[in-house]
Amino acid sequence: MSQTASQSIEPPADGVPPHRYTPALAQEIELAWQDRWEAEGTFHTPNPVGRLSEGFDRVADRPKAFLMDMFPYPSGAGLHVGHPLGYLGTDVTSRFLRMDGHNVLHPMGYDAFGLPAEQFAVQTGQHPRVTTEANIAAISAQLRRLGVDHDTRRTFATIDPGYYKWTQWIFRQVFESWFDPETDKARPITELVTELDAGTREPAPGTLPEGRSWAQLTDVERRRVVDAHRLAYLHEAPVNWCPGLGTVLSNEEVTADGRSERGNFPVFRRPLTQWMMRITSYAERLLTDLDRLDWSDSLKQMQRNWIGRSTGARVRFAVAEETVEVFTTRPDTLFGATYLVLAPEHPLVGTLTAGAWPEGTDPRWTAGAATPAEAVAAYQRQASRRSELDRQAEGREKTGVWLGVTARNPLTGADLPVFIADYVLTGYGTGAIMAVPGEDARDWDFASEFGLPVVRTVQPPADFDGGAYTGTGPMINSSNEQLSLDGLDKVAAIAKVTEWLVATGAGEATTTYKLRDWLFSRQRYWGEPFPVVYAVDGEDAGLPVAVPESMLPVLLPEVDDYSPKTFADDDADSAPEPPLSRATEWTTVTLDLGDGPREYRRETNTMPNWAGSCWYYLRYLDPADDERFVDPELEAYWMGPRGPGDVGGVDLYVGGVEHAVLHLLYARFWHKVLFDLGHVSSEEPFRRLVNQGYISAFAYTDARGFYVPAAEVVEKDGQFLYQGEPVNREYGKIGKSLKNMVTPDEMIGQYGADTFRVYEMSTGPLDQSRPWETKAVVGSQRLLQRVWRVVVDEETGDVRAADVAPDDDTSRALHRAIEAVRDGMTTLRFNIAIARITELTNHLTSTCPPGTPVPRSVAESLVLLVAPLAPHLAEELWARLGHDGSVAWASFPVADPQWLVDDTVQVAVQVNGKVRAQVAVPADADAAALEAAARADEKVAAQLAGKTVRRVIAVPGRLVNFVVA
RNA sequence: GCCCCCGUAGCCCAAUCGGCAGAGGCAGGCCCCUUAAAAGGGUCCCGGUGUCGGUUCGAACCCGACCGGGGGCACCA
Repeated sequence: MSQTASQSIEPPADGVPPHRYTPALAQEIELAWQDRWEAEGTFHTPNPVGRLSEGFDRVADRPKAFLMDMFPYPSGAGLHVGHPLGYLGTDVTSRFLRMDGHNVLHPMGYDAFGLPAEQFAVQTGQHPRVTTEANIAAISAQLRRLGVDHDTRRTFATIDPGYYKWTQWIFRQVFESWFDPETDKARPITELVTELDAGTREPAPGTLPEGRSWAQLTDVERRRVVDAHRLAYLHEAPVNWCPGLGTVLSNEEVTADGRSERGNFPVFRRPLTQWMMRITSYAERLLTDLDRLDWSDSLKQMQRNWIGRSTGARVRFAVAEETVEVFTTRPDTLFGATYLVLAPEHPLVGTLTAGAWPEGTDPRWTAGAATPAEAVAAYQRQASRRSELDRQAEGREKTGVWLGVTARNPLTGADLPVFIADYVLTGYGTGAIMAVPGEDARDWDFASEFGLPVVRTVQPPADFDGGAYTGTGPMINSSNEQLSLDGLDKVAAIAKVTEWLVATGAGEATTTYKLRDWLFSRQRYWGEPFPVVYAVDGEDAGLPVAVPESMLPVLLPEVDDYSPKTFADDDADSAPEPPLSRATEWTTVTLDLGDGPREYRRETNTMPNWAGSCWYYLRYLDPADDERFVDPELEAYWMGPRGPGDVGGVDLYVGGVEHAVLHLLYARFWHKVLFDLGHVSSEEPFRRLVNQGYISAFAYTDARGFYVPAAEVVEKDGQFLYQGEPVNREYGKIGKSLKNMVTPDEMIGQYGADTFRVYEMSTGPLDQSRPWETKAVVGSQRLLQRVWRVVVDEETGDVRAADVAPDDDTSRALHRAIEAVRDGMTTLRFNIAIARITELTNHLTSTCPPGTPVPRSVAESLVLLVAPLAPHLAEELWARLGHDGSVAWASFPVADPQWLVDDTVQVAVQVNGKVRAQVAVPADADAAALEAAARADEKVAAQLAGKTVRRVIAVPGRLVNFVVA
């Protein structure tokens, strides 16, 4: 039965036709259809198997399409008009693909662990779950009012124990794995133990106690060796400690100026034992697989930069009894290396430091200290206490101290003083460099400061004005009895010196990455607890043990105080203290993990909020599955590769570019681990990714520089006035602080959701940023009114569609619109789709004036074309046209090619590139026919008279160009 | 400093393979409807594609340099 929604509505104001599509009618229609969609489960997507498989036979022969938005963090601030842009983009695509014969999965969820809810809880004493759930309800209502087609049965939040149970389960998988460099993939840790026991594999370098073999180790010692191989491991290292937030942060969460991405507090380097994830093992795969993804170039570039692959060589220098290994991208400049620099935290610093300064040591090298040890200790202390911010503020002036020892340059035999300096970073390369001041600007600065020699090994151009020369040129000063690089270019010199390094055992070619392992511990309450305990007593005390799968989830305990201990922003000496450590009855637990009941201490850190977003796309496939994190059959159906070599993954993922090196890198990493372990069939989580643009808005300041309410500013003769006074216009983010907030609720109240949707989609391609302009929304309202008027008589309310054949012009207009709308939908350029719909509507408005019938086939096609964009209006019109089912499941029109070509076309005739005439020719006219038709035109003939035609270019269907002398 | 993206009408944006610069919307002018206003309908207006040079029969599109805007990275050896 057809249901229509307009019966109960108030009559419109005087003079307005009684059946006009007014905002009030739009509201009525929208609310009615939203209720009906929910009641009928219109957007329930059937799975091929399992709990959600009812109705699958209806879609079994359809190709699948899995579309997603980056799920929102349910903040209390609510949505402004910028937020829905991406959600609407996936919604329009989802509705289009469903109508075009796909089985479409378009779910939504909530990323609900995280700082703001916890900070709010600290202020109010209310449990973060309470505020978070209230915010989720509010956003969910806003989304429903927009008319999006989410399958709400699949909605969940990352704070649901039924979800974070599996987040913990995945952590276990990562913990119980190691990365096998030979196969370049993750494998179960049990296989490592088997190979070590069998002697078929050696432990990774640096993991064995000095001078011992695996066979000689005790069980506890072996545990430590194995733990050092895990993909999730405890590690003591300098970390980003943020006293203002009371937690440590990952590198990705620290901004370039050394502050926290959230809250903008200073961050300090501080050694701490923390959970790390070995993402660096995947650096190469994360890099090369970018080429297999349908992502924007800029986003791929950002990930490439972050991974930061560089190729070069490792070179070993003898220093006293020790060997210092450096990394360099310029091994060709080895003849120019005049000193070495280690990072202040380099492990060999203590061993290498000499007992006393030699006679006559340059005072600049000692920092005024009596002994090298004192100088080193003071410098290390200073380096560790300085925040990244301080380092920037000091203008990168080079500082450092000499260790009192020298290394030997393997090529020149020269003695190279060995320094520590904070311009060399621990954790990148080997944490040590050979300094070549002639060809490196930083080394040049340091050498100038410390009076160190400079040897140029690349010939600078004649007009070079000094300093480090980093350009190209022939090698100079680079030969001895063993090796000559002189005259070679950079590439040849690198090849030759690398060969020599390998031959003499002094080094080898290598690759390094800027990417660091992922710091995975947070000292917060509102996050997933680690499924990890530590034995309290016994030889294995303090070693981590994963909580068995059967004991998951490890529930977040209730506590009285949610706050982490925070400190003064600049208190570099403070140390983190997790809130869970105060939940004493929770932290200590007696468990039987196979060797009888023992007392254990729980891990009291929590996971970063990226954990929940690392795999949520998989959980949409069945969020209620209590047996496994995802059913492999569902994963294969929705995510699996389409063929050999295909990476698989979500078919369209839309979200903000701000996650380029956070969420998007972490999720790829986890997905690859799950792939290696055989839990998923897809190699990548997100096949196609689009960053939606941002919506900004104008803001206005008065003479004092204060923001005034943007909504009350009027434009007059190019001037902007607020209460009669001129104001200054700026362009910026939408928000309360700029007093330019506009909410979707206001726009929906004023125009209806369909108008709001069409407006947002009409202002540009999805990935383009654009300004918000409230006064322009009326254009979309007018379009929908005209669409309505084409189908419904405004005076009588009768449907105007009649079974008459459209004329040829109308058929051409229709089929061209269909073709263009399909193209716009596929390429996410909804602005073009809307423009073509507008053209078709305008055509129908003028050819079928009020009171005349509209060809039914055309009216129905128009309704189908607008259905993805303005779904409520389309449902209403579809029903009034006599259809029972939802238009969401009707077939999207297909253009008939016969109407896409004209019988005759107008082609331009150019003479020497200037258009001189238009001639009409049959559409299929070939070049010769075109030329003949052009020559037959009088204007052309006049232009050509008395001239020599040297060349004729005729492009069928386009133009003819005569090139004359 | 290095890398990436983008400059078309007052504004937002189109333009298939290099082929007549203009689809759509906003704003503005005029007309119709209307007692009037609003709403609605119709119609018109405005730029030669940031600048300079090159390739080409032909350039918004390709190449080079520059200018302007946005973004990413940055003591990464």
